[in-house]
Amino acid sequence: MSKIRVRFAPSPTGFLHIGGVRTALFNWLFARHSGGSFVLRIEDTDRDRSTDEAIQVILEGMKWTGLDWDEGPIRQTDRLELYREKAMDLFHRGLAYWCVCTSEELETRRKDAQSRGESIKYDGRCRNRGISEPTEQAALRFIAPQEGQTVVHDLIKGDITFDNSVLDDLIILRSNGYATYNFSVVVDDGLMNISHVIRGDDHVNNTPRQVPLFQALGFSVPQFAHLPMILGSDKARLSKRHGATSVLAYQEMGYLPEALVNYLVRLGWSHGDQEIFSIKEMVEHFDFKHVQSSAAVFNPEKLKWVNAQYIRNNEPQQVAEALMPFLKKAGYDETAIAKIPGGVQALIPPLRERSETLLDVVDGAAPYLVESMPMDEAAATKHLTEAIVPRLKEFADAVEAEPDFSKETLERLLHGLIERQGLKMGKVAQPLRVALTGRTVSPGIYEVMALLGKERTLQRIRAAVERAWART
RNA sequence: GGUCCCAUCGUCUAGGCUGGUCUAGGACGGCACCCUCUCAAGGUGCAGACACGGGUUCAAAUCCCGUUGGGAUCACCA
Repeated sequence: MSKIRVRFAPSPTGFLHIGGVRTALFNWLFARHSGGSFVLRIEDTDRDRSTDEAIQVILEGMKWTGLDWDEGPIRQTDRLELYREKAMDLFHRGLAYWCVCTSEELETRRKDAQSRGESIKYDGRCRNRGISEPTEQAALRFIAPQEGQTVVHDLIKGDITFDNSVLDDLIILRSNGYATYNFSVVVDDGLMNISHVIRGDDHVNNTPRQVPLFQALGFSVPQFAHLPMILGSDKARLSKRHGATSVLAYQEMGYLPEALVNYLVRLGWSHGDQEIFSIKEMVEHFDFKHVQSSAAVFNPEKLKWVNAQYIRNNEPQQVAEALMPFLKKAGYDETAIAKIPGGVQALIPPLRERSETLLDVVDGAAPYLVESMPMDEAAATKHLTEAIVPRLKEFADAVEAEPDFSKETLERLLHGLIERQGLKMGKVAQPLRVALTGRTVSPGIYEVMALLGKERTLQRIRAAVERAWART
């Protein structure tokens, strides 16, 4: 049994798509599971649409998601000469021929055939012309078998049988001398000894066209595994219309790479009822037997839930590290962060229970990172009433007089106040919350005070008291 | 239109290969209740699916055929 080698072969014509990441992930998982190699190949033979920038974005996306490759990135544009040689080799062996039909002619013939309700495949008119040295623009076509059947053994879908009569004599070298996709893929997969071609099932119909090419070129035919598509909520192929589809967009929205990967692995693959997988577990359990053969709808709500699981369960330090760039981006510098007793890490435990993304954490952290926070006017009017404000002042005085600022002490002081005044906890905690954070929603009131520190806690209560009195 | 693929709760899925243990399990989302200083988190519970029709069989979500529905693909794009 030869070594397992797989590849991910994106074309750099845009950003790295969610669907692409899932394909890359399954390749990566299979390679890691079986101790094989994962090759990254950039299919940039479409020189009009491929950009270096897009290549960088792909590499960045791969790095962010943690899908590391063993070989590459290999660019097809570095191998153009190779494809040409292989194509000419086929020609010299009589397995390919020059075709001088222009694309315009082909186009009109296709239309005619279609309007007559006939097959729109190439009619093969240049097949027997025996052009050995084309004097005009010519493309090289591969002589596809027309008899019998081609059976593709797919690890996910089982055997798929195609009648060879549907096969086209496909162009392997364009008239501009460059190889086409279907040809360069086969040459590369063959030369790179790819043992398993794992790709989206939009390639199923390409497979019977490629198999004879592998054979003609003298390569052994790899095994195939065609992954089901990822759909949008309307069951149409996932696209921009369905919201973000670029991986890096998810990074920006505050998703953790391990969460995205976890969500994606469950889109089309399962291991019993398990939902949350560490990378190690995924690698250990991954197999094609449990890959779904039907398409899956991308569900942003569940992705959020998975992300929340990781935010809540990762080490606080780890979450804090991931959070830092977001805080910087939101405009908080070291001095702002230094205001919090305990630093960034202290923010994580109280805030993460109420956050699904890192952006939520940043938002929740706002009141503790600034000198004076914006006040929700409606909340102030409702909660900072004349009746309660003296109680807040009383509480502040008590806190100030106490040298200790621990939760236990604060709890004792607040409960003392409540009992003396015959109040309910909610009657005091909510105004306190508004005074301290400017909002009606926050972590527990003692956690808020801990994040603020004694100094700012007193300051804010006093400011709120002043404000309320000034208003009357 | 040709060819190919697919079909379990709204969504992701378990089960299907090796029919009975499935009056179909889990998760997201929804709803209700509990907990509670707000919001969450957490806990408990509820609603919710084998596309349809034929077979095969003592027995079918599971096997076979057909229908319907969805998707992919038919380029000198990848």
